[in-house]
Amino acid sequence: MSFDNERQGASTVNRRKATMRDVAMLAGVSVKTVSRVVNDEPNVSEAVRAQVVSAIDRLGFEKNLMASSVRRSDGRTHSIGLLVPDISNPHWGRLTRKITDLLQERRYALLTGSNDRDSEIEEALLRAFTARQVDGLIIVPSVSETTSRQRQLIANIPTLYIDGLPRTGGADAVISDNEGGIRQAVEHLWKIGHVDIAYIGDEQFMSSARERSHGFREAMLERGVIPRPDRFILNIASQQSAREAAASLLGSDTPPTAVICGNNTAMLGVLHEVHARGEQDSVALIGFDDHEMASVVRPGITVIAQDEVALAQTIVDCLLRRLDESDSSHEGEIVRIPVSLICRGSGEIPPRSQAPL
Amino acid sequence: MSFDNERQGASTVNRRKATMRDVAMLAGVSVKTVSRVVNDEPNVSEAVRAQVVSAIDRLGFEKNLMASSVRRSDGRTHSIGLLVPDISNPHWGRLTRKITDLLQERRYALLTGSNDRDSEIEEALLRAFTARQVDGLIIVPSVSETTSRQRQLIANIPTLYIDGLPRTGGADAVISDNEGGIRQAVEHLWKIGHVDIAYIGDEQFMSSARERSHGFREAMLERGVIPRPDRFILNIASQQSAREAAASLLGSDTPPTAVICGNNTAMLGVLHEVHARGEQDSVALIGFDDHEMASVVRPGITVIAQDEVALAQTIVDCLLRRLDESDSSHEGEIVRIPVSLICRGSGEIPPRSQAPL
DNA sequence: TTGTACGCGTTATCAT
DNA sequence: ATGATAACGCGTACAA
Repeated sequence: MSFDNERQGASTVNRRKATMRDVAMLAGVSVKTVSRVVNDEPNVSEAVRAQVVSAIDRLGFEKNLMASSVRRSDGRTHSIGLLVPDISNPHWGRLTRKITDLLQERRYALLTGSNDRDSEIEEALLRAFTARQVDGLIIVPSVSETTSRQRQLIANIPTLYIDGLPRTGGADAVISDNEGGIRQAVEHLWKIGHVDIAYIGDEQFMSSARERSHGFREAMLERGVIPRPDRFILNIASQQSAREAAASLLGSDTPPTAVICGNNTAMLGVLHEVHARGEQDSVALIGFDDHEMASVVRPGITVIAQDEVALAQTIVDCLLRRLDESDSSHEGEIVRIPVSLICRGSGEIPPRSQAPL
Repeated sequence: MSFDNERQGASTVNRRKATMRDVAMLAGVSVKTVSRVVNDEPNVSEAVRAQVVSAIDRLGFEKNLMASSVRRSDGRTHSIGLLVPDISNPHWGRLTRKITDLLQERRYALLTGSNDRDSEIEEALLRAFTARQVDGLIIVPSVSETTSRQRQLIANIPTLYIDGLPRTGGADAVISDNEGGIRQAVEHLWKIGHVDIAYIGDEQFMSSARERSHGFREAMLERGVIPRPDRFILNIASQQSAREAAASLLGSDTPPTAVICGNNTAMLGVLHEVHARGEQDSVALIGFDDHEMASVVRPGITVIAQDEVALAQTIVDCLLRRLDESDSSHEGEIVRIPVSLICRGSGEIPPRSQAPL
């Protein structure tokens, strides 16, 4: 016959996590006292505190934040949900990195997801976040909140919108100066003689894309140019379609002398086509969002760069400030972060001398 | 005078989240029955189920996964922690994206963090994950588990190592065929006549970096070449230092005819220097890890590409399989994922014809 | 098939 | 300053 209970628990295996009760027993105090020490509450004598701290160390105790959340009156988990279009896009990757780091300093953990501009994926992710009781949300509103369902999901959660305007009133938003950036780009090209400038922009359901295309249109109109439809290409969502748009532009009898791209994906598509045609030194190009390789290619790529450090800092500040507020009678605040033009060559190519008719 | 209590609660604001109790009351059943419906347990009549589902819908009820975790015998939260060196590095960004998507399909949420190869940050992140009761961990072991403290932290959590060998026995790992990849690169260059090949590799405390540099050394030795120290540059951790190493290589009297880079950061640094010197068509270059712009620059960059789709799929499969196992008497399993050489031009540049002395 | 009683690890309340 | 007790929202065990 064999022993019904094999020797277990003798080694370090199978040792369940220590709880406040374990700590309390070892330290010879009540659970509440342990709780006080763990949460840095007052009214604990130094002697007892030391005793408890020692027990915590010996047992390797760690507070179960989930149990804490269940009991707390505010239900806080010290977790934040971050929802971006695509974390593998360099811009969102860098921003995510900076936001995580800043939140980590304040002991917040980050739940992340990419919605891929798909409403169903987005709803599933929001559901995953809310079911885990996140304290706050950072959302890029692409297709979000089109349904009342989604609005209801996050109704009671402090939400900060980034890169786009909230559809709901009363919410905060941190957004780059999209219109100003494109205006800078147009002005930059205009100064060196470009008149026939094309714009390739993203899907217009995103407010950031609308602001950028609007900036282009306005800047051109102010200079007396009414952008022709074939110079104002919108709703380009992939690198491939951007490349096709560029091919059509550059392959025409009267190609534009400069192209402005509304995001980094479009820029890559256009760049690909420009280099394939060997026209990298004859057509001016300005992209939106910086890129690791922007200074490696020849010529270097001139871009309108978002200030990712300022964005991340502002995003975290705004969200945490909102979390600290008890009242929700707060007016939605929209913070604009300036962008900057980084000149590397591709945007400084002069227009081809136009032979008079 | 104004009303002390403004109208509130009349609209959707201020309505706390519905609990199972609320659902139970509305449906006229017990809490346990609601629990059964929510968790798809058997033994609920269709009529009652429909009644409960309707109540859930009306109240917008969502299960509190944290409370669930506290009560469950296995403590599961359906959350996974992912720890990579730097999520803003394109390789890790893409891998994170794919892992998130696959886990999301199985209703798992992902907590993410970048350790930046810093042991303290890593410990803080592990602490953040374990305090939130993650069911499993996916870790890139750079400096991890150097302390017994860290080992203890994750002692009872199913952990899958990626990109590097676990220091602990019994753990699973999913790793690219690093050595084979570099061997392929050497063979590729050798075939077109390169003999003087340099290697620029990452910090050697990472097993993946060691495997790559080992692959280079062995492949060269097998071909009768003992790599000179100035052709075998290791512990390059930044783009800048990679560029400096390249400058030193290419600026010498007898520059190598080909360079292999051990990761994409080093590749960017080398590429920068090569293009700045205008030698992009005279020195062969092969990178490790693919890059968005690898096909945009001229010549296109030949790379040893990791199979990120297979990696992500295998990682998720392995981890979930391990989570499903009740016993922990499992031998550590190491899965190798093949890599592939993608030829785009830079790796197909022949050696400069060497003038005989 | 359905419900009751209890407990998870923690915090809130009120006592001492 | 410290502790006893209840409660959070839910799952488990078992009774009905």
